[in-house]
Amino acid sequence: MPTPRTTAQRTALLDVIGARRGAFSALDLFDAVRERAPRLGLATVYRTLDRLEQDGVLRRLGGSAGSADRFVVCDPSHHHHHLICTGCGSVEETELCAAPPEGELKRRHGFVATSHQADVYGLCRSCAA
Amino acid sequence: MPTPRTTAQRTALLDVIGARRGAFSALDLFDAVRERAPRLGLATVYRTLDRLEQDGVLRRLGGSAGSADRFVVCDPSHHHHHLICTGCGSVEETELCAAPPEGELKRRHGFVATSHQADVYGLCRSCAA
DNA sequence: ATAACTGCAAACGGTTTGCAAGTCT
DNA sequence: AGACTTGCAAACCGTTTGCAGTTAT
Repeated sequence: MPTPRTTAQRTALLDVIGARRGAFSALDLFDAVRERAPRLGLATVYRTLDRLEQDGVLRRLGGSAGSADRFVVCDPSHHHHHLICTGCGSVEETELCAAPPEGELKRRHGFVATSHQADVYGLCRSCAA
Repeated sequence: MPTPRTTAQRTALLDVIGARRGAFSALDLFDAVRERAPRLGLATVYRTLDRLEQDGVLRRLGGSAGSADRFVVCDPSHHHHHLICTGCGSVEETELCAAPPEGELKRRHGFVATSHQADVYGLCRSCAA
């Protein structure tokens, strides 16, 4: 895994991603970055997103097949979950953990948990009004 | 929403689904049912799965785009979560639930939770050995 | 009779890939 | 120079849809 190179496309992508607050799809990103880099190809967006996901910078929120994957900027250094607003699609993080405790899972089910995905759906502050 | 009709295809599908223990994809189901109903179309499988999901009989475990959705037989009458084995693909249910208390979410994030989805990945009892 | 269901094939949307050309180091 | 990156277009995969024919009620 080589060190990423500093290309115009990569810079533009990182720039736009850094300015995002909520979740976005590859196409969202494509459209946004294209305004400043019209020749950007969609494939490059996907390749960059994959890489950022591997690096732990982004987290992929997989939806059902047929709908596009979405990504959120994600600090992997602390454990957190996502609050996904069904009204406006925004995503925020919370430190409150929504997963069954590992010890209890082991005891009652013999199940050794390695990771969990606990996303909470509902309405964010603005949409709740 | 009309009452479903009793057709040969539907019967065969329900039959195979009922005998399943773990999670399965539409294609898994298609292959299995085809052995007894060779003329079955894949579209019918999808249409039936959609319907069963709406009826709460199945739950769809969405993967990332590009990979197929999988389904599990699901009793919607009681709250539960899934323990998904990354070794053998089996899925079991647990009643253990540690969802963040709604009051806390409301207070700290202004977020009104309506539902949550907490799937835990890891190794089941047999695979852990 | 008629509303629902089916198979087929074609369309679809999102994502990935092969490749020749271009670019960072 | 040489490895990496890019754009483009075509391929890919799972899923959905239009439609004409069939079937349960």
